[in-house]
Order: sequence, then structure tokens, then C-alpha cells
Amino acid sequence: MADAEYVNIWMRPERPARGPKPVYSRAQITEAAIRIADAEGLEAATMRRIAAEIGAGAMSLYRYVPSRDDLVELMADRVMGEIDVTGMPSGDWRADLTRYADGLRAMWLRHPWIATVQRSLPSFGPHQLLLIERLMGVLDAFVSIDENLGLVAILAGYVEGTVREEISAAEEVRRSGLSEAEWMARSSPYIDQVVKSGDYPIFTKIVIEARQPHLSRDDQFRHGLQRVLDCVAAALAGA
Amino acid sequence: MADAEYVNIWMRPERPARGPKPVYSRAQITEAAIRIADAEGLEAATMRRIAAEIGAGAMSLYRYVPSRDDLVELMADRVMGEIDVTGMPSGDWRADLTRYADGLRAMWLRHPWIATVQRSLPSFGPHQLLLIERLMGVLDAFVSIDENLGLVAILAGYVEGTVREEISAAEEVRRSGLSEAEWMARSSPYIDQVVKSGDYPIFTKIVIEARQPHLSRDDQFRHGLQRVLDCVAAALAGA
DNA sequence: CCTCCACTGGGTACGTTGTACGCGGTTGCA
DNA sequence: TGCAACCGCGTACAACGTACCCAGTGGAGG
Repeated sequence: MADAEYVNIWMRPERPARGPKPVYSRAQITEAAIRIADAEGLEAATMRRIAAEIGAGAMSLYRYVPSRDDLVELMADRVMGEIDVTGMPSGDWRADLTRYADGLRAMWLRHPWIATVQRSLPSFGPHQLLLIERLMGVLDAFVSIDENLGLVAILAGYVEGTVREEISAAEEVRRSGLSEAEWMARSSPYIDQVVKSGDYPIFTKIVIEARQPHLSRDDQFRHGLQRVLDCVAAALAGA
Repeated sequence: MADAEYVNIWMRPERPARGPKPVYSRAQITEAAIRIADAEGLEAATMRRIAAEIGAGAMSLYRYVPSRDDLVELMADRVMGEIDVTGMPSGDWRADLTRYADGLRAMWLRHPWIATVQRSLPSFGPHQLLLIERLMGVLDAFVSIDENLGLVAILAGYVEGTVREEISAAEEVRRSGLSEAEWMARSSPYIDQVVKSGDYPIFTKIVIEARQPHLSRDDQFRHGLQRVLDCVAAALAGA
């Protein structure tokens, strides 16, 4: 029981004191893994593949990262850092929350594999800590911590829910390996069958709506976001 | 190009015409897989393990299910069916949405592995179709399809977001294989270190809040849900 | 009635995964 | 000048999903 076994990645120092200079780095490995996951999905980012990407042997990665799960944690925190929250809170909470929501959505669209990570524990990496600090700071002056957590949950839930939907079709196409046209041709028979059965009138309305040109994704998102922010405003006024 | 290769599980018939009576069934296999996943996590529900659970050989499962991914789809749709939406819409939209939210949350708590599924495509199994039909029916008379989808996204996003948080700690404990007390002892040093650094005052407030006894999870959930429903009410009034 | 073959359960085997272990070389401190 | 701590990485292994093949089985056509 002398030396602690680290439970948490963030407590494990990257570099020890003595010995030869490491050739690679956690950041470099994480970057390579993200690059692969962006292009071919998280399941393509295997240890061997990542190692090959940076020109290392497979087992070399384990000098930098305790396990693949931990590496995924590093990846997740790394992309969290892409969300720009500098200067928050600015005093204009509506602008701040809008900027956060846009940034979160853009990040998810850049890194769709994030949807499949969402592991149980939040893990509180440095980027995520900063994000929490700034984001929760936006409403901190107006409401209690409990209330704040609830409102942020609604906001984040909305963004993640809608962006998941945006991602889904594209990811399914990529997974199947088919072209988009082929995939559409393959999957529509089932939808058609459901629609033709006549048992699902509302679902049918959704399908029809989805198949004709409508508002751009961005506009749809913005519209729903305004609803959520109105909800926040109501909560602030009530408090 | 004569016979179609099915893209979708739901288009593939379970039983062919001739030959000996199958000993097992899709439902039985799905049930066993859910049982294992509930107790030991989705990653424990391997094909061999599931087969052993029902007393079959590993490869026998493939007579019923084309692949493990498809089986997971079956599992997901099966647990969707646990959400009781009979008699919706009842005319009282607030009661309906509350019942749905409670049911969804309870289902997630029973089957925490659902958080790690959330695959890209919704897949539209029979239970999910029914759920969509009933749930979207609740607000169908009051708002447009677009508006309805947006409001439901907010609701579902809130439920999934908060329940994910509820699940996370428990799942992490299970994954680590440690007892809860051991796990707390292992992970708190990191949190303490973050708090003691003094760089994260708001995060510190969250930790303090979380560590003292507070409202029950249920009450917290209900409270936030009321906020979301108020938001829906505002949208209905504005339309 | 027999014959046929589409079906059954399941054993064996292969490719791929994460990663434990150990090697020989390199570096900073005593 | 050692020596212990570190490096990159080759080998090896267990567990995974699943392709392939087999011997049996039972309903349909004669």
C-alpha cells in the first residue's frame, strides 16, 4: 500500500524525472487519435493504428497512456478545449450561453465520435474544468448552484440531443461504407413500409416534413435555442 | 441483384418457413442479453456469454440475429417498450409529458448501458415507433411538426442529460470493480486537489453542494422537469 | 410411404483487438 | 564509473466477433 495506484489520468504525471528523452508525447498521441477518429470513427482509432500514424511501435504508446480508455478520456478533454469560453461571463448571459451552445454544437459536428464516448463519469479534465467554471459563472450571480446546474443541464441537453440527430444519418452512412445515394436507397424501403402501413400518422408527418426542403439546420438550431433561453429567462425572473 | 440484402433488422423475418423448429427465439436472446447488460454492463454481454446464459452454443445466436450490433438494436428497442405511453394523448399534455419523462428516466436507471448505446441512427424499431407516435401526439394538436420536434428534443435532452449524471458515478464504481467506499477514497484526492488549487471557485461550490445532503434525486429531477414544462407552456402560449 | 433439402444447433478456426512482459539500449545522478 | 530509472518496441496471449462447415431434422412433393 506504499505507492498510490492512480485512478485518474489527470493525477498521473506525463514525464518522470530521469531516463532518456521521450520521443513522443501525450499531446501528439491524442492529436493523432483524434485525427483518425474524425476521419474514420472512434473504432478505427486502435492502439496499433494510432502508433502507426505517428511512426511508433504499438506498445510505445503505453509509456504515455495507461490504457486506451484513458486515451479516449484525453481525447474528449482535448476537444472540450476547442469550445471558446474566454471572457465569460461577459455580463450578457444570453450572448454567453448562445456562444457556448454554438461552440458546443460546432465541436460535436467536427468530432462526431464524441457522441459514442459520453462515458459515464465526466472525469473533470483541465479543459472541462475550465469550461464548467466559465459556463456556470454566467448564471452564478443570479441563481443558486442547484438552479444553475438544472438550467445548464437543460441547455446542454438540448444541444446534445439535437446535434446527435444531425450526426446520426451521416455517421450511419460512413459506418455502412456505402455512398449516400446507395444508403438512402437501402434504408428507405423500411421507412416506406412503415409509412404505408398507415398505423403511424404522426411519424408519417415527420417523414414528409423531413423529406422536403426546410429551414437550414443552423436556423432550426438557433430557433430551438431561443426557446431554451426564454426558459432560462423565465427562471431568472421567477427567482 | 436479385434478392435484397437487408439493411435493417426490422425488415428481416425472424422465422423462415421450412425446417426443424428453432429451439430459441429473438426475444429470448434479447432478454438474456439485457439481463447480463443490466448486471455487468453492455461489454459483458458478449455473444458467447449470452449463448451460455440460455444454454446454447455461441454460433447458434447467428441463426436468429445477423450481428451483435443488430442485437444491441433489438435490446434498445425492447427497453423502449418499457416506457408506458398507453392512453396518450390523454388531453392533459402536462400529465402526459410528465409520465413520459418519469418513464424514460426510470427505464434508463434500470438499464444504464443504454447511455453507451445511443448509436447514431435511431433505427425506428416497433417500440420506438409507437413511442414517437404517442409522444408526438401529445402536442400535435397545438403546434407544428417542427415546433413539436423541437420541444420534444428539449424534454428528452433534459431527461437524458440529468439521468446520465445520475448513472455516471454508479457505473464508474461498477467498472472499476472496487467497492463504493474504496472508489470514493481513490477518486476524491483528485477532486480535493482541484478544489485546493483555488483556481476553480465555482466548481468548488458545486463540490461542496454535492457533498452535503440535499434534495433527493427524484425531487431534483421533478423540479427541473417543471422548468422544462413551463418552457413548453410558454411555447404553446406564444403559438 | 419415401425422398429431398431447407433448415437446425454448434464445433472449429481466423483475424483483430487491448495489453502484460521482457529485452537491449540510453540517460542522469551518486 | 557505475547503476537505477527510463526509453522504444517485439513477442505473446486471452478474448472478441464471426465465417465456414458439419451432421442431424422434419415438413413438402411425389
